[in-house]
Amino acid sequence: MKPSIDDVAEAAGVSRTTVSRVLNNRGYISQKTKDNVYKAMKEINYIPNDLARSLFNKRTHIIGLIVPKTSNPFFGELAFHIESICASFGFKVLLCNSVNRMDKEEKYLEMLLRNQVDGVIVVTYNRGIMNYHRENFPVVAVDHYLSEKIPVVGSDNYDGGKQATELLLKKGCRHIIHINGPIELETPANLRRKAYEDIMMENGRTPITYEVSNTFDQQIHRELICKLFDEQPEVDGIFASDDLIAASVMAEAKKRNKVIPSQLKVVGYDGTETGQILLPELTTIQQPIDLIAKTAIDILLKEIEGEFNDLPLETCLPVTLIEGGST
Amino acid sequence: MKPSIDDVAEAAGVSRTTVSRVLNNRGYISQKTKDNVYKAMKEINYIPNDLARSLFNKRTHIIGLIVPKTSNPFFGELAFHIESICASFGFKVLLCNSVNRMDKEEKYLEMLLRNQVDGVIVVTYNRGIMNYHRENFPVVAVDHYLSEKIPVVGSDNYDGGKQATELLLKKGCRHIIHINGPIELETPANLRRKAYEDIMMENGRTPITYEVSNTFDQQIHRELICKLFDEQPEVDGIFASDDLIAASVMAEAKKRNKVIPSQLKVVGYDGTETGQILLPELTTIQQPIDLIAKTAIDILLKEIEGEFNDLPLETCLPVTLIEGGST
DNA sequence: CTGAAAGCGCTTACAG
DNA sequence: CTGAAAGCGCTTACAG
Repeated sequence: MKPSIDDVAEAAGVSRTTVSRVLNNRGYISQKTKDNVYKAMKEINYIPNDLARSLFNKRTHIIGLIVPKTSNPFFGELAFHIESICASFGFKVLLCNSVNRMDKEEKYLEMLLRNQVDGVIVVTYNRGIMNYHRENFPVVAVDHYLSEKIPVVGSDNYDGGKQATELLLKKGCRHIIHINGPIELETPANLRRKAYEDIMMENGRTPITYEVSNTFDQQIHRELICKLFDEQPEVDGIFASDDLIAASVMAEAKKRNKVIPSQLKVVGYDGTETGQILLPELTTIQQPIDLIAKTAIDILLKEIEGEFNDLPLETCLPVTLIEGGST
Repeated sequence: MKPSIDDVAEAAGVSRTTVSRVLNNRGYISQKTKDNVYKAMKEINYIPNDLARSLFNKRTHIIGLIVPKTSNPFFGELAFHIESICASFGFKVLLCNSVNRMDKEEKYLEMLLRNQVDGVIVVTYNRGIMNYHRENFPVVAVDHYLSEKIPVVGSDNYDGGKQATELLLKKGCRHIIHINGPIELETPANLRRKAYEDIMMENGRTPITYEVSNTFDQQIHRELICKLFDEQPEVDGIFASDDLIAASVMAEAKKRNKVIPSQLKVVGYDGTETGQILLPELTTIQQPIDLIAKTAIDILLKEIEGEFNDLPLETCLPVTLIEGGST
């Protein structure tokens, strides 16, 4: 059996209350007792049971993180930063990959509540998750509106879409097409599309957006891209709403012998570390993933401290245009 | 306050024992009582506290996962599969990013033990982690030897290295250089290097390996690659031990106006989904990440069930050569 | 078929 | 400065 606090108490010849005190460094204890207790803990190889502590304290110092999937470089990087920052605050992370499926999101959320997490950071596309939302349960959403009361942290999608579109225009593109996710999802990413449409109109062009599903099915993405090329023979600029799609666009363009950037210019979105290494030639709008993580955690920690007023309901972090050879 | 089992009992007019029974579906209970209890749970919006259950059961159904960082596509994908498969077995995952730092690995491991995880899957480069290892505590290592008793799951690194080297030879490369991690780390990945060296020798060539640190510092990788090109002007084939390094090699080659594949052929390693999408032209050795995850979990679950004998101490899963335009 | 009691491993008033 | 007692929210023998 694992040694318990009583075993330590016995070994040190004190009461379990005293052991608990030195463990938590609370109250007055003589140095001698302290030393004895520490020695006993070492000797019997004692490791405190955080389950029991949490049960009493009603604080687990665990947060739940729901992302679509960490294999996607954006979410993988976000998960990395969120976990790292949490660790620096003494918080732990229960990881959940929802694959954008609402049924999974709901199950995960219930699981997290059963495990008494102190809060949840959620990157999800489905509002259904709100069924479980309780008044004053700490939740922060990344890049997606969940409800009126849940703070959202994201980057300046409108500015990103604007910069991307303006760059393509500036570079002389005449037929610029946009690829984005389903518009029904109420995500700030819709602002990328909005910006694209606004800028196009301002410049007397007709905006055309192709919608890809959010199923992570590469085959479907490829088919959509083929359709785009087939239907839009004059296309000379594409602004894709993420780098993976942009990469697929570039691959398909190569197949069709369209030379990048002379015949076709491509701009992606996200600018992850991995994207920068694997596809440095792609021009992209970089999101400040570390800042998004930091901000989301700051807000979540405030909620956990019970501060539900004065929360910034929407935080918009700056994006950076990174020009590569694809434009 | 959150409703407890006693609140349910009161609402349903039964004892807390009975509520517990319907919750766990154990023992005989009349259908009528069951219905009453379920109704009461719905009414007061009851969510069982898994902390309390775990405290009693001495089982949390949580496993710890220590990876270097999920922002790396290989580990991000591994984390995704591990978490997904765990979820299908009713297990949850506490995520830890060690950034390959031994001090963090140790802290994380202690944290996991305090949280009473049922087991740990660890992808780490440091044997120090074994300081905390207790007899019969469930641990599985991925791709790295931790101790004689800890099962390791990985892919066939020797075969991967062999296939990569043989391909470059077959394609006519005369000066093939290998890039790998520090040899001190006792990882099965050393076998990639061993295979490269063996095949080179068999073919009367002199193997030359450049070692990169495992610090995730891109700048250091770039510098090493520059050094390689400077020192090895005749190089016409490079086998890199992961796809990110291979990508950096290709980028540097481009800068130096070395045409791929005619003047330089490059083979990477890992073959992640993300790599396939962002850099499909890279020839690579693909690891079966989903299978690695599945196998590691199978073994871990056996350990959790107390089966520590007859464990496969080393599992070697098959790799696949994926030929792209870089060779 | 159902309930009262003890206990999982902790912490914190309350006394002394 | 230290300890006995109660309790966090559950589950499981043990009785009936």
